[in-house]
Amino acid sequence: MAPSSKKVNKSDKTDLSDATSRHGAPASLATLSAHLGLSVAAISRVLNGVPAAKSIPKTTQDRIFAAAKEFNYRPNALARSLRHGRSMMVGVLVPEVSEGYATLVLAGIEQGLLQSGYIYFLISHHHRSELIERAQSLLMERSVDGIIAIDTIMPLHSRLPTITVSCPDEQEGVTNIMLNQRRAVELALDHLVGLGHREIAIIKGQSFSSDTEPRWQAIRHAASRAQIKLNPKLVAQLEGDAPSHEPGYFAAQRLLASDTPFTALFTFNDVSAIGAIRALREAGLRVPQDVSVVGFDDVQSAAFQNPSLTTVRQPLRTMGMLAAEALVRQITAHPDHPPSKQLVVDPELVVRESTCPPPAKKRAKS
Amino acid sequence: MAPSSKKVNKSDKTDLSDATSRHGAPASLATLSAHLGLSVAAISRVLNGVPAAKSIPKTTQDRIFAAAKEFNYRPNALARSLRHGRSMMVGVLVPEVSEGYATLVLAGIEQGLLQSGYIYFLISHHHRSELIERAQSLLMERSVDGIIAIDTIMPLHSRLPTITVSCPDEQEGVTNIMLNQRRAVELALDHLVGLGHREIAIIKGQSFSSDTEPRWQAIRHAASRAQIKLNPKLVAQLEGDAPSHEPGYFAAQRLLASDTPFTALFTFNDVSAIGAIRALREAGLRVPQDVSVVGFDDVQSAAFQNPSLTTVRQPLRTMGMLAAEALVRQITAHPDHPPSKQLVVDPELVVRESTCPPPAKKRAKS
DNA sequence: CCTAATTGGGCAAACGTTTGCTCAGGCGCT
DNA sequence: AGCGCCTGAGCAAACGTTTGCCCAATTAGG
Repeated sequence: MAPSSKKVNKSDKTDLSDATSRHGAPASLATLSAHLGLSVAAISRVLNGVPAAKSIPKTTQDRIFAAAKEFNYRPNALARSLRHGRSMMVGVLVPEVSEGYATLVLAGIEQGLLQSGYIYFLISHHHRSELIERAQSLLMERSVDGIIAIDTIMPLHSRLPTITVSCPDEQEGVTNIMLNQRRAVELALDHLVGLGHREIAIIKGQSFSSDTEPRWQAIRHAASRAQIKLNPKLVAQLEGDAPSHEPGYFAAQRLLASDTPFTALFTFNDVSAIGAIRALREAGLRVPQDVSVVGFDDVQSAAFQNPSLTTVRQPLRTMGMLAAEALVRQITAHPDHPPSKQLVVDPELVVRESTCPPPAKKRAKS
Repeated sequence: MAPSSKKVNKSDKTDLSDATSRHGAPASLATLSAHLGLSVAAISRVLNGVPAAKSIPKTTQDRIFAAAKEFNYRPNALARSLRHGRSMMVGVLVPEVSEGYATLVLAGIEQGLLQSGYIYFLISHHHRSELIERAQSLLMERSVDGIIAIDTIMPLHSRLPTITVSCPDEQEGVTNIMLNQRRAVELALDHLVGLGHREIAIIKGQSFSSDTEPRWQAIRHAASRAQIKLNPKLVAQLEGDAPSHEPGYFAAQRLLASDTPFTALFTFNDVSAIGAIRALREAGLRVPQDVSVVGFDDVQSAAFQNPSLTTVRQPLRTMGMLAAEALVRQITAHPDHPPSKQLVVDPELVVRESTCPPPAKKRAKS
C-alpha cells in the first residue's frame, strides 16, 4: 500500500492482525494441530513444557514452537481458567477511583499482582453497601481467585481468599492490612503537644469509613495519656461521601461556628486538611501562625500545598504490595492453612510547614 | 462465641458459603439438573428466558427458579464467555493509577461500562512501551472485548475494538476522544492577554504525553493570533515520568534560572502548576501578584489550592463516559460499520485566584 | 527369544454454558 | 383416518485447554 520508496518510520507498529491466521480468528491449538498434523494434546504439552513432553523429540518440539510463533498463538486464558479451576484474576474493591488514598494503595497492589502473573478487575462502590454486594457477586461470577478490599465494609461473607486494607472488621479467614493507629495518633498529638498546643480540635472521618472508629479510639486514648482533654465542641465529623475537599471545608466551618478557640487541628486525612485550611483562611486565620494543622496519609500533593502539610504518613504503596502478596499467598496456600489475621505497618510523622507553636496570646489565655 | 443474649446486630452478613451446595463448590447447571431431574439445556433456557423456553410450563419454570435461588446458582461467566465468544470484559490502559488526570477519566469509564454490564481490567504502564505491549498481549489473551487507552501511545495494532482518550495518533478503526485544544489554549491565553500579560512563560508536557504536541501547536497558533511572541527562553518542558508535582517544580526553576522576566505562566496541567507555584514562591515571587499561573485539567484539588488555581477545565469524567459508550457501541456494532474517528469535547475556563493583572512596574517596563 | 521399558504420541473426558436439532406424545383440523 | 402443529423437553456439539489413560513401535536387557 505505502510506496516502497518512502521510509517506513511512521507506521512501524507490529500488526497483530496479519500474524494471526488469515480468517481473522486468533489461532487455537486446533489451528496448529491442523497445520502440523499433530494432536492438540501433544502441542499443548510441548508448549507448556510439562514433564510428559520429554518423550517428544527435539525436532518435533521445534516444529511446534515454530508454528506457534508463525501463527502468533496465544493460549486462550478463558479456556485455560475454565479447565484449570484457577483464573489468575482478582477483584479489587475501592470506595472511589478518584481519591488520593485508594489510588496509592492501588499502585502497590498492581505492582504486587502483576509480578505474580495476576490481573485485576477494579470496581468502586462509593461506600454504598448494595453496590459492594453487587460487586462481590459480579466478581464471584467472574471466577476471580480472590478479592482485595480497600476501606470497604463487606456485607457478603464469601469463602474466596480475601485481603482487606484498613478494615478492622474481623472476619473468618480474612487477612487485614492495618496501620498502627495508636502509634500514628501518638505521633501527631505528641508533636502538637510538644509544640505547646492544648486546645486541639479534631475532625473525625465519615461514619462509613472503616478507619474512623479505631482512629477515634486511639485519639481518645492518646489524649488522656498526654493529659489533654478533648472538648466535645472541638470535635467535628466529615459528612457526605463526596471524595473531595469539601467535607473537610465544611467540618472546619462547623468548628469555627462553635466559637470555641483552638490552636491546632488534627484532621482525618490530608484531603480534608486541605479543605479545612481553606475554611480557616477564609475566616481570617493564618496557618500555621494562628492554627496548626496536621493531616493524615501523606498523599502526593501534601508536600506541595501552601503551606506544605505536616502529616502522618501511611506507607500506602507498601500496604498495597503487602495486600497483593498476602492474597497470592492465600490463593496458593493449602486451604486448611490458616492465614494470618493482621499485618500491621508503622506510620511516620512528616513535619512540614503547617504546624508551629501556638500564638502567644492564646497560650497566655489558657 | 458471642453471648446469645446480645443482640445480633454486628454480624448479620449474608453468608454465601451456606447458600451454595454443601460441598463447597458453587452450584452449576449440572447441580440443578441432578436436583430437578431436568436436562441442563432446559434449565439454561429457562434461566436465560430465551424464546424457546416459552414451551416450558409455568410450574416447571417455577421449580427451576426456586432451585436456582435455593442453590444460589450463579452462571459461570468464564464458561459463558467461552461459549458465547463475548466476554463482557474490557481492558483499560492508563499511564499511572495514582495521577489526578487518569483517575477522573477512569471514574467516567467505570460508570459507562458498568451500566452496560461490562467489567474492566486496569493496567498501568508508566509510559513504557514494552509495558504497554505486554499489557496489550495480556488483555488479548484474556479475551477482552475491547480496550480503552488513556494518554497512551499503543505500539501494537490489534483488531480489537479500541477507544483512545487524548491520543491524536490516527489509527485505522480507532475512535479518539479529544479535547478541543485550540479552543482550550485560546481560553487560557486570551484570559492572560486580556489581563494585560505580554511576557508569558510556558511549561510544555513531557515528550511521551500524547497531548503535548497538539497543545504546543495550539499555543503557537493562539499566540501568533494574539500578537504575542513566545520567547524560547520562556518555554520549559516537563521532564521525568514521576506522576508528581516535581516535574513542574523543576521546570519552573529552569524558567527562573533563565533570568528572563515573565508575568504569567501557562502550565501543561494542574499538578505541574502546583509544583511550579511552589518553585515561584520559594524564589520570593508571589502568585498571582508577581506571576499569574494558569493550569490545565481542573483536577479536584485545583479549587482548594492556595491560591486556588485558575485553570482550563477538561470534562474528564464526561470524556470517560463517552469513551465507554463509544466502546460498547463499537463492540456491539456490525463489524463493517465504520466507527467515528473523533469525538471532540469542549473546554471551559475556570477563573480563580491564581491570575490577576501583571504588576505595574513590569507593565511599565515592557 | 522373551519380557520390559522407553519413545512418541493419540483419545477422550472434563471445566460450565449455550443452542441447533431431534423427538415423542397429544391435539386440532380436514 | 391422516396430517400437521404445538407442547415439553432431551441429545450432543461447540467454545479452547489440560490431562489421565492408553497404545503401538522400538529398544534394551536377560
